Amino acid sequence: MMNRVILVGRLTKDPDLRYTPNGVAVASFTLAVNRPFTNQQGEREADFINCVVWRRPAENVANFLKKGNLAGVDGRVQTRSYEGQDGKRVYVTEVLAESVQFLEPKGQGQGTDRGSQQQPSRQGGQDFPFGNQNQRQNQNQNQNQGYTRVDEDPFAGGGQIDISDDDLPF
Amino acid sequence: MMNRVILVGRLTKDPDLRYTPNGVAVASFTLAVNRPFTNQQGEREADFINCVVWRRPAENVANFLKKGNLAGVDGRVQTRSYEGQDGKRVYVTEVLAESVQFLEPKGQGQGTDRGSQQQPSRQGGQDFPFGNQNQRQNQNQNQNQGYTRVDEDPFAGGGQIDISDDDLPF
Amino acid sequence: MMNRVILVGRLTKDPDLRYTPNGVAVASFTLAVNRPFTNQQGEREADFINCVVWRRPAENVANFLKKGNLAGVDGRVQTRSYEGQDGKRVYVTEVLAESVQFLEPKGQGQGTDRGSQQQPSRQGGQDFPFGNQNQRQNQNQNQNQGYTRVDEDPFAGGGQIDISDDDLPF
Amino acid sequence: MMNRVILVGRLTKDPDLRYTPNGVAVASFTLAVNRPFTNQQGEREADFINCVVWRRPAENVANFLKKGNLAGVDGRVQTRSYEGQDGKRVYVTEVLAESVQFLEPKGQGQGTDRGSQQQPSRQGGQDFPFGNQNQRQNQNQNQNQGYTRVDEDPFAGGGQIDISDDDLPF
DNA sequence: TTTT
DNA sequence: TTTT
Repeated sequence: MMNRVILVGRLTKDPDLRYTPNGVAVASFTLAVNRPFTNQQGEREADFINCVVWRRPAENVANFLKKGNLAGVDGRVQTRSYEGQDGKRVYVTEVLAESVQFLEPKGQGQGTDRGSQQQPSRQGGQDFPFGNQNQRQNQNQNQNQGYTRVDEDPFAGGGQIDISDDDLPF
Repeated sequence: MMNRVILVGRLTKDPDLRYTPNGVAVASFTLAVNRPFTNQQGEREADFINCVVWRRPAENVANFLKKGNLAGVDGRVQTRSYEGQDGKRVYVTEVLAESVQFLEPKGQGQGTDRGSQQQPSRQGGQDFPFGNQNQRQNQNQNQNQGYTRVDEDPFAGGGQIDISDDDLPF
Repeated sequence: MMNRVILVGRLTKDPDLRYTPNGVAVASFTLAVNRPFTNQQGEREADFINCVVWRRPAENVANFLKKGNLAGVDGRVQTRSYEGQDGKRVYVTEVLAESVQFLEPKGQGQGTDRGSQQQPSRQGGQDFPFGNQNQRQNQNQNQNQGYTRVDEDPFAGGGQIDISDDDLPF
Repeated sequence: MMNRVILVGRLTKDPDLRYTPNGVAVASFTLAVNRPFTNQQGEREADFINCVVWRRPAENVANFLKKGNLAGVDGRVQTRSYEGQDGKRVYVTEVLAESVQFLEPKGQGQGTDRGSQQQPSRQGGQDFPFGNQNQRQNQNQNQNQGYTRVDEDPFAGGGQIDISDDDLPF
């Protein structure tokens, strides 16, 4: 059983950061990835791929990626389902990002080249691009007082209870 | 812009083979890929990932893969949308398989280890596991008299015009 | 910066398990991966790709994979260099396996389908295929009394100090 | 059998473009890919991964990528061997790039975002970023009068007959 | 609507 | 509901 996805594309919007009831950060965003060929009308199309990222990388994504930025994702394809507004089951296929790379050049915007890894190095390796990460985490704790609960589909918009702590991938 | 997916999992059903109005083969199947971790209830879950494959590999898949067989897919994540039965747009994320590997051991069932590539080798390399491929192609032409037109979502079942020749990825 | 490799192939030999001076397990093995096309003589060739895996998955690999077994690797390409026997620098490119999948069917040999992950699930998820893992780890501790030090190229055979604890990737 | 590599990194030098005796273009270059973790001294290391690309994308690489440029590679791990200068066999592991993405922003340098694909689209899709590709190919034919023969290791420098037409992957 |  |  193997499941690996790698994407490089541009954010269609600013990422959406939320918190589960337990205060765990989840960011969702859509990557527009241009196809390597043209269609029968000679136009270059794109795939619009929904991505989800959890915990600290979620906050990095929210802080450093903006609409139009080039980003890379290394992750897994994930499927889940939830009760739609009309009572029927909605099936979702999306990419669970395990790491997100910021590919926007340093100068332009607040992008960074260092990216963001789900799992920091054993030696306490620092993947947050700059500043004091503990301090940031405290800030986030505080933010959590007023977090947005993740109780609807981060992509579908209007909906129902969707991502909860049970969707935590690890 | 990069877009690459690799999956190894088991078919949840026999593959579904159809032909476009122009006689191009499309097979669709779902791969159950077990997750590498257990959920909060200690259960091992799976992702059920819809895959599509075109042309000759589609026919190989239909001929050699059965429900429960282990298969590998190398392809791209693809999104498309179609008009749902209730008139609203349905968004689909699936894997476009560029090659499919048959990972079931030779003896058991009609599996093969050689797999199936979208693009044959320049030297006329033979990727169809055995027999005469031209003969097979003729057979398929004949089959086309009674093909199933691809005018509904190969996964959703009931629906509307969905995959057509316009969805041909190359 | 992204670096991802996925391989499915067969072990050319039984894996080689060693321990660093600090008692960390490293297994190395070579995967023969058949090419998807034939060469100009119409023969199907293979790539012989050296892989390294650390810690518990290394022990799983050593215990469950044998020459000829089909296995999948998800990892990174890694380069390193060491002083050759003739005093000149030898450059090595190999695959650092982050997870190894056992794709041999259950019955035949001692293979398992569950595979082996570098990073167990947060909930204490169990990736060792059967038996008591703590017990196993104790056994390994004991084995360490007589471990093979990793002080030569695990692939080249004859050589010099090569992998040490400094090569530990995380 | 599956074999897939995806890399994003920076060229350590300008690419090296050569032609086989039959006039087929081959470019080789090395990608420095920073590791996502720091070593035991707290330093961030990189892997230096040799890549080879054939035919038209080889020429695109040579024309549009320069030392320090960010590029993405989608390809396969390939091993080969050749007779070393001292008569012994040298084993090489490298990445055969099937497509190369130019990730340097448009303005800065002559980079392009469109990248370079080994296999153009069925509809005669245009992957060369601008200008007339047929004209370019004619130019290359002319260039071939004075091509550099590929008869030594494109990475090792000093050596022996190495890449020939026989190494053409498809 | 899910596989072993 | 899409990016450059």
